[in-house]
Amino acid sequence: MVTLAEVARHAGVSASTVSYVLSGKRTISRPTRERVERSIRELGYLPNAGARALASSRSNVIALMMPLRTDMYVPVMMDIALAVATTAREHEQDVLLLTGQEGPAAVRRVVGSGLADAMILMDVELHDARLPLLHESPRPAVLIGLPADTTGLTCVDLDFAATGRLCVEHLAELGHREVALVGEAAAVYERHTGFAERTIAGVRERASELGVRVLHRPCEGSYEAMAGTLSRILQERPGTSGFIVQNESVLGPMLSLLRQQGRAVPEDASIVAICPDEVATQGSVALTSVAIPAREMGRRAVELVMPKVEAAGRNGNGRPVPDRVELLPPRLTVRASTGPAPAAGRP
Amino acid sequence: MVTLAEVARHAGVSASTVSYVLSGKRTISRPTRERVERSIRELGYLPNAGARALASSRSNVIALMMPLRTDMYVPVMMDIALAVATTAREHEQDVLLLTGQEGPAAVRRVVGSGLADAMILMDVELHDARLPLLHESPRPAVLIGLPADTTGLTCVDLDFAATGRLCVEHLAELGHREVALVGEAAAVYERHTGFAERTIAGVRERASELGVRVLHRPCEGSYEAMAGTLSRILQERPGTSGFIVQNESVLGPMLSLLRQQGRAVPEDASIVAICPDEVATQGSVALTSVAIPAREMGRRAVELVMPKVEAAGRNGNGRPVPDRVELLPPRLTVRASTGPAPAAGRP
DNA sequence: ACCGGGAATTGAAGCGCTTCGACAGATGTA
DNA sequence: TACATCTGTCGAAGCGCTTCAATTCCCGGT
Repeated sequence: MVTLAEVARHAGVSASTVSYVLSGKRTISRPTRERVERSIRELGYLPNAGARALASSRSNVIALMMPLRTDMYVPVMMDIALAVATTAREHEQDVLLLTGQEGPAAVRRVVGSGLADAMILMDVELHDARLPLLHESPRPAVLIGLPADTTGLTCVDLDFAATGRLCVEHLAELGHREVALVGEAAAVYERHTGFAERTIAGVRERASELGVRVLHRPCEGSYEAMAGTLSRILQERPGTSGFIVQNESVLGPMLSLLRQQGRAVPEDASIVAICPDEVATQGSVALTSVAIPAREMGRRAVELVMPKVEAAGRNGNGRPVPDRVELLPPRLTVRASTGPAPAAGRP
Repeated sequence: MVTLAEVARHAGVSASTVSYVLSGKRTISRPTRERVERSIRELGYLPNAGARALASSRSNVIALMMPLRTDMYVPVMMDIALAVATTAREHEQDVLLLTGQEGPAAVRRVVGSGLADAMILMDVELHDARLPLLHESPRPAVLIGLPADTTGLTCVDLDFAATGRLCVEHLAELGHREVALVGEAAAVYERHTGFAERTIAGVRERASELGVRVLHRPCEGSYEAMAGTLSRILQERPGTSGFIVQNESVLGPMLSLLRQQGRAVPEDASIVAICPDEVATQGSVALTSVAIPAREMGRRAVELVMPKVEAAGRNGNGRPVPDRVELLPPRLTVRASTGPAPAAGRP
């Protein structure tokens, strides 16, 4: 492997000069800079990551902690991860992939060893076990998702409460008075994952303001589960004409089931999905939906964490970047799955 | 941050002794070892990754290069990635996430900078642009997927040719004489992704041996695309009674469509899917399928690469670990979507 | 002709760890 | 008793880079 010293010799300058050419932290005269750059190119020099990390106490790596479980939103997780990786590269950072498996220990390990300069955590629970460590940690972190208490934390997420409200509003405007929220798998609620609970809260809040009745039912991601959930909903509330579906994997089954039962979409039943746009448009009916801005979330997470890394990097003398919670506003796209409530459903 | 030297002082030994306790590369007497371990615990010492990498020229990081595109098998990719991460941790390694975005340059960068000790590449094309670099590279690599020429490469993949054969065999045994292969999106074939082409080859080969007629049609991942593909297949070959489906995202639409057209599964049409088991079991009909062993692939990739890393690490004096191509044998699980061919389809 | 000051460059001191050779002391061998 | 062997520990060199303080050089001002 070519080293800095070899480049310096080849270019006829000192090692520090090469270093400054690379980092741009000091002015280097044009001719010298060009000579050094030429040597770098000719020798195919690449700086050694370990040495750089040791000398500068910056690894230029961001750790991304993903959930190991795959009971929800797999494509969303994937999109977030890829967006994080892509955006990180735009900031000359690499991404270290951690799984939830190791839990808080992973945070400690990565932070303590200087393997990464910062962390991005996904799948945050309301009372996440990793939070105490983050508070003590000297390294910046950004959460994708919202815990119960966000003081001292920087977070990005879709505004799921607003999302819930928006869905209800849309249905209410169309005249629906009885709405069912088909939620995530029960396990998701049992873990107290914030987004699921915030969605319910938003739905309930706006519904009560608008005089809409709401029934919330969790639902596993299979055809049978959906069949059961649907029949139970309709049994309990036969007048239900609007559905808000948060578990993307039952959208297909749901459409099949409604069709089988002779309920036309949107004539007899309207559906608003909370899912990525690709999912909304690839079924037999293009679904009215609130998009989950996965890429945006991944991107913002990196963009929020970078200034903190840089502030911490200047031997801590850059004053700290303030924490903030960034809730992305939901956007509802009307497609073919929502329409006026059937006459029977009206007063 | 606590350093090795501080641990040494605290334990009343030299730095090298602490280092040897940590690595186990020299014998340390029991009392000394315990004293050091205690100091490590009490001080909460974590070795600095950069310093370690610099001194040992081992980063204990494996780079995983994922495709950026998401036009196929997203959950499979995700499972592979998570399995890689999990298995890597069992070997005390971390995983660096790279996207296909940067292409071959990423390989160069990571390998050249010593950021990672080894690479695992996913989504390998038949004539992958990254291969030449791998051949020159001093660092070991494992491919998940098969390029056209595997000399000097270590690869893991499902044996898709055997998978194709197995699907045909199963349908042929049930008496089906006309079979359609519903393939991946056209773009996948245009990229010359090995697995898709190998599946076709396997299907064709066994079909011709068994006197089964095969029609292969690519299919995008949407309901409309599936509708079009299905009607074209049935128009061209009205006698088609068996379907092999490789694009997992059209399985739902396909079942809906067949039902709509009054074709019962499996009475009128049999379906063999090539997809993860979770997908096969969560639709309205449990599908006979060949599983894509995503986790296994991720796990094996790590297990194949580790010995190479270790051999390379012993300052290259461990003799090189031989390359090998590991094709995982397909397993077909019979579920509810395949049955005897309808009478009309028989001689 | 002299000096102050900025611009460009360099030397040297680490960053925290691994590892090699050396060494003291205990143990075995003749 | 003298010598070779092991075992357990240590000192010091060095991995490749960053960065600070110091140095050189050149310029304009007086």
